[in-house]
Amino acid sequence: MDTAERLVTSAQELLWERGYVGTSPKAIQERAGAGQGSMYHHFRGKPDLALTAMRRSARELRAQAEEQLGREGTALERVGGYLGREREPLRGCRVGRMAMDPEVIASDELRAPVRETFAWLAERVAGIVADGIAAGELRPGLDPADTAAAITAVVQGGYVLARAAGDREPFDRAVRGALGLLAAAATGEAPHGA
Amino acid sequence: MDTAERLVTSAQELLWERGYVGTSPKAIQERAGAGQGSMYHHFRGKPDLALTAMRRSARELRAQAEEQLGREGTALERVGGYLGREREPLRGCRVGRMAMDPEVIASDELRAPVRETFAWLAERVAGIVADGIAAGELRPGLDPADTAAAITAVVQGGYVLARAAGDREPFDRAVRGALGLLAAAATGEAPHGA
DNA sequence: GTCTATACGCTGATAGAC
DNA sequence: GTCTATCAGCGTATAGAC
Repeated sequence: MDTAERLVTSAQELLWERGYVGTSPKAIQERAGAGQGSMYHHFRGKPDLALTAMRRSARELRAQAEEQLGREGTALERVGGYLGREREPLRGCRVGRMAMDPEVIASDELRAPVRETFAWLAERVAGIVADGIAAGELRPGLDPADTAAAITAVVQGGYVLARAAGDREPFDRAVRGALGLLAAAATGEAPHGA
Repeated sequence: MDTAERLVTSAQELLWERGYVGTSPKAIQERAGAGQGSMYHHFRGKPDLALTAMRRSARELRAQAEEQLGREGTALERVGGYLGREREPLRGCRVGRMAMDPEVIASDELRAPVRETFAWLAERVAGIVADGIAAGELRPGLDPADTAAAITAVVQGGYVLARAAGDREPFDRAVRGALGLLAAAATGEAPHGA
Protein backbone atom coordinates (compact mmCIF):
# COMPACT_ATOMS: atom_id res chain seq x y z
CA MET A 1 0.00 0.00 0.00
CA ASP A 2 1.54 3.32 -1.01
CA THR A 3 1.70 6.45 1.09
CA ALA A 4 -1.35 8.21 -0.33
CA GLU A 5 -3.38 5.06 0.26
CA ARG A 6 -2.16 4.71 3.85
CA LEU A 7 -3.08 8.34 4.49
CA VAL A 8 -6.62 7.74 3.27
CA THR A 9 -7.19 4.58 5.29
CA SER A 10 -5.67 6.19 8.40
CA ALA A 11 -7.96 9.17 7.92
CA GLN A 12 -10.95 6.85 7.55
CA GLU A 13 -10.10 5.15 10.83
CA LEU A 14 -9.51 8.36 12.75
CA LEU A 15 -12.64 10.04 11.41
CA TRP A 16 -14.60 7.00 12.55
CA GLU A 17 -12.99 7.00 16.00
CA ARG A 18 -12.80 10.73 16.69
CA GLY A 19 -14.81 12.66 14.10
CA TYR A 20 -13.54 15.56 12.02
CA VAL A 21 -12.92 18.15 14.73
CA GLY A 22 -11.24 15.50 16.86
CA THR A 23 -8.82 14.40 14.16
CA SER A 24 -5.61 16.31 13.41
CA PRO A 25 -3.43 16.06 10.31
CA LYS A 26 -0.57 15.15 12.62
CA ALA A 27 -2.46 12.16 14.03
CA ILE A 28 -3.29 10.95 10.52
CA GLN A 29 0.34 11.25 9.47
CA GLU A 30 1.55 9.34 12.48
CA ARG A 31 -0.91 6.49 11.97
CA ALA A 32 0.02 6.33 8.30
CA GLY A 33 3.74 6.45 9.02
CA ALA A 34 4.06 9.47 6.73
CA GLY A 35 5.63 12.89 7.27
CA GLN A 36 4.06 16.34 6.99
CA GLY A 37 5.50 16.88 3.55
CA SER A 38 4.01 13.67 2.22
CA MET A 39 0.53 14.51 3.30
CA TYR A 40 0.62 18.02 1.84
CA HIS A 41 2.11 16.66 -1.36
CA HIS A 42 -0.79 14.26 -1.94
CA PHE A 43 -3.61 16.40 -0.50
CA ARG A 44 -4.32 20.10 -0.30
CA GLY A 45 -4.96 19.92 3.42
CA LYS A 46 -7.14 18.37 6.07
CA PRO A 47 -10.50 19.04 4.37
CA ASP A 48 -9.26 17.55 1.10
CA LEU A 49 -7.95 14.37 2.72
CA ALA A 50 -11.01 14.04 4.92
CA LEU A 51 -13.31 14.41 1.94
CA THR A 52 -11.46 11.64 0.09
CA ALA A 53 -11.68 9.43 3.18
CA MET A 54 -15.39 10.16 3.73
CA ARG A 55 -16.26 9.44 0.12
CA ARG A 56 -14.58 6.09 0.37
CA SER A 57 -16.26 5.21 3.67
CA ALA A 58 -19.59 6.18 2.15
CA ARG A 59 -18.99 3.92 -0.83
CA GLU A 60 -17.97 1.01 1.38
CA LEU A 61 -20.97 1.42 3.65
CA ARG A 62 -23.35 1.53 0.74
CA ALA A 63 -21.85 -1.69 -0.63
CA GLN A 64 -22.29 -3.38 2.75
CA ALA A 65 -25.91 -2.28 2.93
CA GLU A 66 -26.61 -3.35 -0.62
CA GLU A 67 -25.29 -6.80 0.21
CA GLN A 68 -28.28 -7.27 2.52
CA LEU A 69 -30.87 -5.14 0.76
CA GLY A 70 -30.18 -6.64 -2.67
CA ARG A 71 -30.66 -10.26 -1.63
CA GLU A 72 -33.37 -12.50 -2.93
CA GLY A 73 -36.28 -12.82 -0.56
CA THR A 74 -39.34 -11.16 0.87
CA ALA A 75 -39.33 -7.54 1.96
CA LEU A 76 -39.21 -8.59 5.60
CA GLU A 77 -36.24 -10.85 4.96
CA ARG A 78 -34.33 -8.15 3.14
CA VAL A 79 -35.04 -5.43 5.70
CA GLY A 80 -34.39 -7.95 8.46
CA GLY A 81 -31.07 -8.81 6.89
CA TYR A 82 -30.13 -5.16 6.84
CA LEU A 83 -31.19 -4.56 10.43
CA GLY A 84 -29.58 -7.70 11.73
CA ARG A 85 -26.29 -7.74 9.90
CA GLU A 86 -23.21 -8.05 12.05
CA ARG A 87 -22.09 -4.68 13.37
CA GLU A 88 -19.91 -3.29 16.13
CA PRO A 89 -22.37 -0.97 17.83
CA LEU A 90 -19.83 0.54 20.20
CA ARG A 91 -17.85 1.90 17.28
CA GLY A 92 -20.83 3.75 15.88
CA CYS A 93 -21.56 4.34 12.20
CA ARG A 94 -18.61 5.77 10.33
CA VAL A 95 -20.87 7.79 8.07
CA GLY A 96 -23.63 8.71 10.49
CA ARG A 97 -21.12 9.97 13.04
CA MET A 98 -20.08 12.71 10.63
CA ALA A 99 -23.58 14.18 10.85
CA MET A 100 -22.85 15.17 14.46
CA ASP A 101 -19.63 16.99 13.58
CA PRO A 102 -20.00 20.78 13.56
CA GLU A 103 -17.43 21.41 10.83
CA VAL A 104 -18.81 18.71 8.56
CA ILE A 105 -22.29 20.14 8.92
CA ALA A 106 -21.00 23.66 8.30
CA SER A 107 -19.51 22.66 4.93
CA ASP A 108 -21.77 21.61 2.07
CA GLU A 109 -18.84 19.83 0.46
CA LEU A 110 -17.92 17.76 3.51
CA ARG A 111 -21.55 17.00 4.26
CA ALA A 112 -22.34 15.82 0.72
CA PRO A 113 -21.16 12.19 1.10
CA VAL A 114 -23.17 11.86 4.31
CA ARG A 115 -26.27 13.38 2.74
CA GLU A 116 -26.02 11.18 -0.34
CA THR A 117 -25.51 8.01 1.67
CA PHE A 118 -28.65 8.46 3.71
CA ALA A 119 -30.68 9.72 0.77
CA TRP A 120 -29.76 6.57 -1.13
CA LEU A 121 -30.45 4.32 1.86
CA ALA A 122 -33.83 5.85 2.60
CA GLU A 123 -34.94 5.45 -1.00
CA ARG A 124 -33.60 1.91 -1.26
CA VAL A 125 -35.42 0.77 1.87
CA ALA A 126 -38.60 2.64 0.91
CA GLY A 127 -38.64 0.75 -2.40
CA ILE A 128 -38.40 -2.57 -0.58
CA VAL A 129 -41.19 -1.62 1.82
CA ALA A 130 -43.31 -0.60 -1.16
CA ASP A 131 -42.58 -3.97 -2.77
CA GLY A 132 -43.67 -5.69 0.43
CA ILE A 133 -46.95 -3.80 0.42
CA ALA A 134 -47.52 -4.53 -3.26
CA ALA A 135 -46.85 -8.21 -2.62
CA GLY A 136 -49.47 -8.28 0.13
CA GLU A 137 -46.81 -9.03 2.70
CA LEU A 138 -47.08 -5.73 4.59
CA ARG A 139 -50.19 -3.77 5.45
CA PRO A 140 -51.24 -1.26 2.81
CA GLY A 141 -51.65 1.39 5.51
CA LEU A 142 -47.88 1.77 5.91
CA ASP A 143 -46.21 4.72 4.23
CA PRO A 144 -43.06 3.39 2.54
CA ALA A 145 -40.94 6.53 2.93
CA ASP A 146 -41.92 7.07 6.56
CA THR A 147 -41.39 3.42 7.44
CA ALA A 148 -38.01 3.39 5.72
CA ALA A 149 -36.93 6.50 7.63
CA ALA A 150 -37.92 4.85 10.90
CA ILE A 151 -35.96 1.69 10.05
CA THR A 152 -32.89 3.69 9.10
CA ALA A 153 -33.20 5.82 12.21
CA VAL A 154 -33.40 2.78 14.48
CA VAL A 155 -29.94 1.70 13.35
CA GLN A 156 -28.41 5.15 13.76
CA GLY A 157 -30.13 5.68 17.08
CA GLY A 158 -29.13 2.22 18.22
CA TYR A 159 -25.50 3.27 17.97
CA VAL A 160 -26.19 6.27 20.20
CA LEU A 161 -27.89 4.11 22.82
CA ALA A 162 -25.12 1.50 22.78
CA ARG A 163 -22.35 4.06 23.13
CA ALA A 164 -24.22 5.87 25.87
CA ALA A 165 -24.57 2.60 27.77
CA GLY A 166 -21.04 1.40 27.04
CA ASP A 167 -22.69 -1.87 26.01
CA ARG A 168 -24.02 -3.22 22.71
CA GLU A 169 -27.21 -4.55 24.28
CA PRO A 170 -29.36 -1.43 23.69
CA PHE A 171 -28.47 -1.61 20.00
CA ASP A 172 -29.60 -5.22 19.79
CA ARG A 173 -32.76 -4.41 21.67
CA ALA A 174 -33.61 -1.57 19.29
CA VAL A 175 -33.14 -3.84 16.28
CA ARG A 176 -35.29 -6.56 17.83
CA GLY A 177 -37.90 -3.96 18.71
CA ALA A 178 -38.02 -2.72 15.12
CA LEU A 179 -38.34 -6.27 13.82
CA GLY A 180 -41.15 -6.90 16.29
CA LEU A 181 -43.04 -3.84 15.08
CA LEU A 182 -42.51 -4.83 11.46
CA ALA A 183 -43.83 -8.29 12.25
CA ALA A 184 -46.93 -6.63 13.68
CA ALA A 185 -47.34 -4.76 10.39
CA ALA A 186 -47.11 -7.98 8.36
CA THR A 187 -50.37 -9.32 6.99
CA GLY A 188 -49.47 -12.87 7.90
CA GLU A 189 -50.22 -13.93 4.35
CA ALA A 190 -47.70 -15.39 1.92
CA PRO A 191 -46.42 -12.71 -0.44
CA HIS A 192 -47.90 -12.83 -3.90
CA GLY A 193 -47.06 -11.29 -7.24
CA ALA A 194 -43.75 -11.10 -9.11
CA MET B 1 -27.28 35.63 36.40
CA ASP B 2 -23.89 35.44 38.03
CA THR B 3 -20.65 34.47 36.36
CA ALA B 4 -20.62 30.81 37.37
CA GLU B 5 -24.15 30.47 36.05
CA ARG B 6 -23.29 32.12 32.75
CA LEU B 7 -20.31 29.80 32.37
CA VAL B 8 -22.53 26.74 32.81
CA THR B 9 -25.19 27.86 30.35
CA SER B 10 -22.55 28.88 27.80
CA ALA B 11 -20.92 25.47 28.18
CA GLN B 12 -24.30 23.78 27.71
CA GLU B 13 -24.85 25.68 24.47
CA LEU B 14 -21.38 25.02 23.08
CA LEU B 15 -21.43 21.34 24.01
CA TRP B 16 -24.73 21.05 22.17
CA GLU B 17 -23.41 22.89 19.11
CA ARG B 18 -19.88 21.50 18.93
CA GLY B 19 -19.48 18.56 21.30
CA TYR B 20 -16.77 18.19 23.92
CA VAL B 21 -13.69 17.92 21.70
CA GLY B 22 -14.95 20.84 19.61
CA THR B 23 -15.44 23.15 22.58
CA SER B 24 -12.55 25.09 24.14
CA PRO B 25 -12.47 26.79 27.54
CA LYS B 26 -11.68 30.03 25.73
CA ALA B 27 -14.84 29.79 23.62
CA ILE B 28 -16.92 29.17 26.74
CA GLN B 29 -15.37 32.16 28.50
CA GLU B 30 -16.01 34.43 25.55
CA ARG B 31 -19.66 33.42 25.27
CA ALA B 32 -20.09 33.87 29.01
CA GLY B 33 -18.31 37.21 29.03
CA ALA B 34 -15.90 35.92 31.65
CA GLY B 35 -12.12 35.86 31.83
CA GLN B 36 -9.75 32.92 32.20
CA GLY B 37 -9.30 33.58 35.89
CA SER B 38 -13.04 33.49 36.54
CA MET B 39 -13.51 30.14 34.93
CA TYR B 40 -10.62 28.54 36.80
CA HIS B 41 -11.83 30.07 40.03
CA HIS B 42 -15.28 28.48 39.75
CA PHE B 43 -14.27 25.20 38.09
CA ARG B 44 -11.24 22.95 38.24
CA GLY B 45 -10.95 22.90 34.44
CA LYS B 46 -12.73 21.96 31.24
CA PRO B 47 -13.86 18.47 32.35
CA ASP B 48 -15.28 19.84 35.60
CA LEU B 49 -17.27 22.59 33.89
CA ALA B 50 -18.42 20.26 31.11
CA LEU B 51 -19.62 17.71 33.63
CA THR B 52 -21.65 20.34 35.45
CA ALA B 53 -23.14 21.47 32.13
CA MET B 54 -23.92 17.94 30.99
CA ARG B 55 -25.59 17.02 34.27
CA ARG B 56 -27.83 20.02 33.93
CA SER B 57 -28.70 19.31 30.29
CA ALA B 58 -29.50 15.73 31.24
CA ARG B 59 -31.82 16.89 34.01
CA GLU B 60 -33.58 19.35 31.70
CA LEU B 61 -34.03 16.76 28.96
CA ARG B 62 -35.47 14.27 31.38
CA ALA B 63 -37.97 16.84 32.61
CA GLN B 64 -39.02 17.61 29.03
CA ALA B 65 -39.51 13.91 28.28
CA GLU B 66 -41.42 13.33 31.49
CA GLU B 67 -43.79 16.13 30.53
CA GLN B 68 -45.00 13.96 27.66
CA LEU B 69 -44.52 10.50 29.12
CA GLY B 70 -46.19 11.36 32.41
CA ARG B 71 -49.42 12.64 30.88
CA GLU B 72 -52.79 11.07 31.38
CA GLY B 73 -53.84 8.89 28.46
CA THR B 74 -53.38 5.61 26.70
CA ALA B 75 -49.93 4.16 26.07
CA LEU B 76 -50.14 5.17 22.41
CA GLU B 77 -51.04 8.73 23.35
CA ARG B 78 -48.19 9.01 25.79
CA VAL B 79 -45.58 7.49 23.50
CA GLY B 80 -47.00 9.49 20.59
CA GLY B 81 -46.71 12.65 22.66
CA TYR B 82 -43.07 11.88 23.33
CA LEU B 83 -42.29 11.09 19.70
CA GLY B 84 -44.19 14.06 18.36
CA ARG B 85 -43.21 16.77 20.76
CA GLU B 86 -41.80 19.90 19.23
CA ARG B 87 -38.09 19.60 18.55
CA GLU B 88 -35.41 21.26 16.46
CA PRO B 89 -34.04 18.24 14.60
CA LEU B 90 -31.19 20.15 12.94
CA ARG B 91 -29.72 20.97 16.34
CA GLY B 92 -29.56 17.33 17.34
CA CYS B 93 -30.04 15.99 20.86
CA ARG B 94 -27.90 17.76 23.41
CA VAL B 95 -27.48 14.59 25.43
CA GLY B 96 -27.34 12.01 22.65
CA ARG B 97 -24.70 14.00 20.80
CA MET B 98 -22.28 13.45 23.67
CA ALA B 99 -22.37 9.70 22.98
CA MET B 100 -20.51 10.36 19.72
CA ASP B 101 -17.73 12.32 21.39
CA PRO B 102 -14.51 10.33 21.80
CA GLU B 103 -13.41 12.02 25.01
CA VAL B 104 -16.82 11.71 26.66
CA ILE B 105 -16.91 8.01 25.82
CA ALA B 106 -13.35 7.55 27.07
CA SER B 107 -14.27 8.90 30.52
CA ASP B 108 -16.68 7.01 32.76
CA GLU B 109 -17.34 10.21 34.67
CA LEU B 110 -18.24 12.31 31.63
CA ARG B 111 -20.28 9.49 30.11
CA ALA B 112 -22.31 8.90 33.27
CA PRO B 113 -24.99 11.57 32.69
CA VAL B 114 -25.51 10.30 29.15
CA ARG B 115 -25.74 6.69 30.27
CA GLU B 116 -28.16 7.53 33.06
CA THR B 117 -30.41 9.61 30.82
CA PHE B 118 -30.94 6.86 28.28
CA ALA B 119 -31.20 4.14 30.91
CA TRP B 120 -33.99 6.11 32.57
CA LEU B 121 -35.71 6.85 29.25
CA ALA B 122 -35.62 3.25 28.07
CA GLU B 123 -37.09 2.03 31.31
CA ARG B 124 -39.73 4.74 31.42
CA VAL B 125 -40.93 3.98 27.88
CA ALA B 126 -40.75 0.22 28.44
CA GLY B 127 -43.08 0.61 31.43
CA ILE B 128 -45.59 2.51 29.31
CA VAL B 129 -45.45 -0.10 26.56
CA ALA B 130 -45.98 -2.80 29.19
CA ASP B 131 -48.99 -0.87 30.49
CA GLY B 132 -50.37 -0.70 26.95
CA ILE B 133 -50.05 -4.45 26.58
CA ALA B 134 -51.63 -5.09 29.96
CA ALA B 135 -54.52 -2.79 29.02
CA GLY B 136 -55.13 -4.75 25.82
CA GLU B 137 -54.21 -1.74 23.73
CA LEU B 138 -51.01 -3.21 22.24
CA ARG B 139 -50.42 -6.74 21.04
CA PRO B 140 -49.11 -9.07 23.73
CA GLY B 141 -46.41 -10.29 21.33
CA LEU B 142 -44.41 -7.05 21.71
CA ASP B 143 -41.43 -7.07 24.01
CA PRO B 144 -41.64 -3.89 26.10
CA ALA B 145 -37.88 -3.34 26.50
CA ASP B 146 -37.14 -4.01 22.84
CA THR B 147 -39.99 -1.83 21.64
CA ALA B 148 -38.94 0.99 23.96
CA ALA B 149 -35.36 0.81 22.67
CA ALA B 150 -36.63 1.04 19.10
CA ILE B 151 -38.79 4.07 19.92
CA THR B 152 -35.92 5.82 21.67
CA ALA B 153 -33.56 4.97 18.83
CA VAL B 154 -35.92 6.40 16.21
CA VAL B 155 -35.66 9.82 17.83
CA GLN B 156 -31.87 9.72 18.14
CA GLY B 157 -31.47 8.35 14.63
CA GLY B 158 -33.94 10.89 13.29
CA TYR B 159 -31.55 13.62 14.37
CA VAL B 160 -28.75 11.96 12.43
CA LEU B 161 -30.88 11.71 9.28
CA ALA B 162 -32.05 15.31 9.53
CA ARG B 163 -28.57 16.71 10.02
CA ALA B 164 -27.21 14.57 7.21
CA ALA B 165 -29.91 15.92 4.91
CA GLY B 166 -29.63 19.49 6.14
CA ASP B 167 -33.43 19.36 6.47
CA ARG B 168 -35.82 18.40 9.26
CA GLU B 169 -38.03 16.30 6.97
CA PRO B 170 -36.24 12.94 7.50
CA PHE B 171 -36.74 13.38 11.25
CA ASP B 172 -40.45 13.94 10.81
CA ARG B 173 -40.69 10.97 8.47
CA ALA B 174 -38.95 8.69 10.96
CA VAL B 175 -41.34 9.77 13.72
CA ARG B 176 -44.39 9.23 11.48
CA GLY B 177 -42.96 5.87 10.45
CA ALA B 178 -42.58 4.80 14.05
CA LEU B 179 -46.13 5.90 14.84
CA GLY B 180 -47.39 3.97 11.82
CA LEU B 181 -45.69 0.81 13.01
CA LEU B 182 -47.03 1.28 16.52
CA ALA B 183 -50.51 1.73 15.07
CA ALA B 184 -50.04 -1.59 13.30
CA ALA B 185 -49.17 -3.18 16.63
CA ALA B 186 -52.31 -1.80 18.28
CA THR B 187 -55.13 -4.25 18.85
CA GLY B 188 -57.74 -1.81 17.70
CA GLU B 189 -59.70 -2.42 20.89
CA ALA B 190 -60.41 0.14 23.55
CA PRO B 191 -57.94 -0.15 26.43
CA HIS B 192 -59.33 -1.83 29.52
CA GLY B 193 -58.23 -2.19 33.13
CA ALA B 194 -57.14 0.47 35.60
C1' DG C 1 7.92 12.20 -3.20
C1' DT C 2 9.70 12.96 1.26
C1' DC C 3 12.22 15.59 4.65
C1' DT C 4 13.25 19.36 7.89
C1' DA C 5 12.57 24.14 9.25
C1' DT C 6 9.67 27.76 10.34
C1' DA C 7 5.37 30.19 11.51
C1' DC C 8 1.44 31.80 14.18
C1' DG C 9 -2.67 31.28 16.60
C1' DC C 10 -5.03 28.22 19.75
C1' DT C 11 -5.46 24.85 23.85
C1' DG C 12 -5.67 24.19 28.49
C1' DA C 13 -3.77 25.50 32.01
C1' DT C 14 -0.85 27.95 36.38
C1' DA C 15 0.81 32.14 39.02
C1' DG C 16 0.34 36.09 41.17
C1' DA C 17 -1.38 41.00 41.28
C1' DC C 18 -5.48 43.58 42.39
C1' DG D 1 -13.72 36.98 42.46
C1' DT D 2 -11.55 38.79 38.49
C1' DC D 3 -7.58 40.30 35.78
C1' DT D 4 -3.25 39.90 33.20
C1' DA D 5 1.02 37.35 32.29
C1' DT D 6 3.18 33.42 31.03
C1' DC D 7 3.80 28.68 29.36
C1' DA D 8 4.62 24.16 26.71
C1' DG D 9 2.57 21.87 23.34
C1' DC D 10 -0.72 21.25 19.45
C1' DG D 11 -3.17 22.44 14.96
C1' DT D 12 -2.65 23.47 10.41
C1' DA D 13 -0.27 24.83 7.50
C1' DT D 14 3.97 26.94 3.95
C1' DA D 15 8.84 26.93 2.06
C1' DG D 16 12.54 25.04 0.33
C1' DA D 17 16.27 21.43 0.46
C1' DC D 18 17.20 16.78 -1.02
